[in-house]
Amino acid sequence: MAKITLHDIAKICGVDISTVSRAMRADPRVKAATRKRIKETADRLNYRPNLLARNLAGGKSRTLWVIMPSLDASTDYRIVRHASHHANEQDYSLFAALHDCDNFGQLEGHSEAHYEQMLEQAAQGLTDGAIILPRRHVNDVYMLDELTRQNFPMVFVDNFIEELPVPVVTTENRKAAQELAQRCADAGATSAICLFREPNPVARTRKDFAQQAFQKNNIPSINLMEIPAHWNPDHLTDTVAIVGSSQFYVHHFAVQQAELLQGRRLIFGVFDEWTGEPSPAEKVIIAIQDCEAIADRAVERLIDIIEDRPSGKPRIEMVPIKEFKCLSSSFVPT
Amino acid sequence: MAKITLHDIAKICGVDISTVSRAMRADPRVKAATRKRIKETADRLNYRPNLLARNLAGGKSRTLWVIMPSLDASTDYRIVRHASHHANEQDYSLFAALHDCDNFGQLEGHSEAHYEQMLEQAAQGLTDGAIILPRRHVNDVYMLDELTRQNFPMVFVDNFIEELPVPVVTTENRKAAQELAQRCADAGATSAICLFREPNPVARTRKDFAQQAFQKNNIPSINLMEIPAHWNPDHLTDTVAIVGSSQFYVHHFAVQQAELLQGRRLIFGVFDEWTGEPSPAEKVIIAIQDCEAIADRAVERLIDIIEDRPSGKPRIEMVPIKEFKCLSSSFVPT
DNA sequence: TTGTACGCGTTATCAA
DNA sequence: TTGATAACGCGTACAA
Repeated sequence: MAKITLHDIAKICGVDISTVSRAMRADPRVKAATRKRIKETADRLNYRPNLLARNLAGGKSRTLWVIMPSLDASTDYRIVRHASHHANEQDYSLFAALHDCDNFGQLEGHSEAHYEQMLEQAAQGLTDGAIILPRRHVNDVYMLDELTRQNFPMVFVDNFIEELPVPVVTTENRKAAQELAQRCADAGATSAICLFREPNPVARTRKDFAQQAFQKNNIPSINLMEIPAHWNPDHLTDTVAIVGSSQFYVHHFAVQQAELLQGRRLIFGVFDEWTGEPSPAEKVIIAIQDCEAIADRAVERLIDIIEDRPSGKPRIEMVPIKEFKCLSSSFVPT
Repeated sequence: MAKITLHDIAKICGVDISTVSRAMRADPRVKAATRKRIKETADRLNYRPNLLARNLAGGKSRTLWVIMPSLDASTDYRIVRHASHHANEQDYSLFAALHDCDNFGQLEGHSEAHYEQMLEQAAQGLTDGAIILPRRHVNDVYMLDELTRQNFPMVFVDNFIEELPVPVVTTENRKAAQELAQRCADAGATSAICLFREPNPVARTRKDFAQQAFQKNNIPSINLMEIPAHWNPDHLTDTVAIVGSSQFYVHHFAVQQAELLQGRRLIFGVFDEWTGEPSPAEKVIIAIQDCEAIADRAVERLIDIIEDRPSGKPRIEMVPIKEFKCLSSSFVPT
């Protein structure tokens, strides 16, 4: 049994195809009796409208994409999740397209092609617009400037690319980084290591403002990803703060430098989440971004562009941090 | 500047639209000179084929979906990631559609509708087939049996629904659970708590075979999610294994029961991943599922169905565990 | 090697 | 209230 079309139903009901089309979409100008008859046979035959055809005729797909490198950070997932909900509320469907092309700068040609193909497809009518989470370890200008030139509806989320005139929704990273550092200071840290080295504007902002806050508290801080050869451990005091953008970086660094850090009191400061016990830190301070708000704003902004509504908002929209959490161990050390 | 179509190019080059169509797809039966001329003007005008139209004409979209409740488990993400790659290699594009509708059985009507709508759309031509990760806390039969009746191409991954005649790709959970328990025993556990209570066939299998392995080692075990009121802690020995499907369950349980577990040696056994330090456990044993293989097989299976190729495989395809890892602390307790 | 003509399944604009 | 017809943009037999 092949696919049922409007044509089939029209033939069976002895009416024109256009009448069926109207009946299916509850157009008021079709007699109640005929509508009922049509709906019933449609039901009986298990008719499903062909969205490809509908979209082609209408010139729109009412579909949004989130194009992103990966989903291993919880923020990424939470953004997709809320964006999906919010899109649905406005009768759009949202899909996540992963290109897996941000492995710390080590691109395989394969993924790169994958990414390019996605952007191509986006511009070819499969979606009305896209939320873009740019790569964090590579500058995406060359990938994306063609789309911007075509005026393809896009919004950057979380991270962004300064060179492109595309709207951005992100966190108020200056205040967030300041407060994260301040809370580490308040918790007793007397020296600090920052791990903000990714080549993107968000990491740079966080680094600058975290270090500024540490400085205000007379806490010596350095920004690095690994200990340099000529490192002098005297810079570290007995209570050291380690702050970074994610648990991954901070935990990884701590494990690498276990020997150096052993015996000192540690305070970790991270963004978004900490899974498991705070160990080896005494406490972990977590700046939780407001992914719900970010996602909602991004979707609204994108739909405004698609539907050609002017939004009087600034190009870069900043969302305050949702909350700070402090995690201590539930277990007394034995 | 509106969208460029084949029509525009044809008019400019003074040829028929069908010639342009052929030239664009490198059809050999078009003179090199004309092809070059056409390609050049296409380039110059920044022509992009309209995929909606192409798909409608062809009756296929060469698009796959992964329909899933969420992405917070690392397996989910790894599956999407590899499935996406593997689909690309066969010239399909893959998208993740999240319905966020598996919150421990507490469904909001909102999400439920979201989910239903996705399945609708899948059946309406937007995709050629779907990889389904069924909900783990709710039986999905009523959602999915209509699609199966329509012979919509689907494959279940990881989890599945016994009642539906849909191909399944999952882990060899019997052996995996047995070995996980065995390794906990080898590590010195003398009593055990299992946390496999989700209403799905995978959790049930894991429970049965983990408990069986404990029993073989004369280790008393119980299966629960929370301590019952009349619980007798004497069942617990000084070294207790806690095994479950994810870090979330195991860590959550341990924190809840910190008082009870305090002072005992703990060994955790989980599937897929453990983030952060093993604390409060002495060691964590991790059964890592082979998501790459699972994803690849699922994609192949799905494409076989779509392209109507018979695959002589059993309905339920089981993939062995990738590896077992054992995690101990990098830090000496102070 | 190129052009003609029709189909894909819908929607929309007329006219009846 | 309904029907005829032309888009939507592309693919493809078939004819030239």
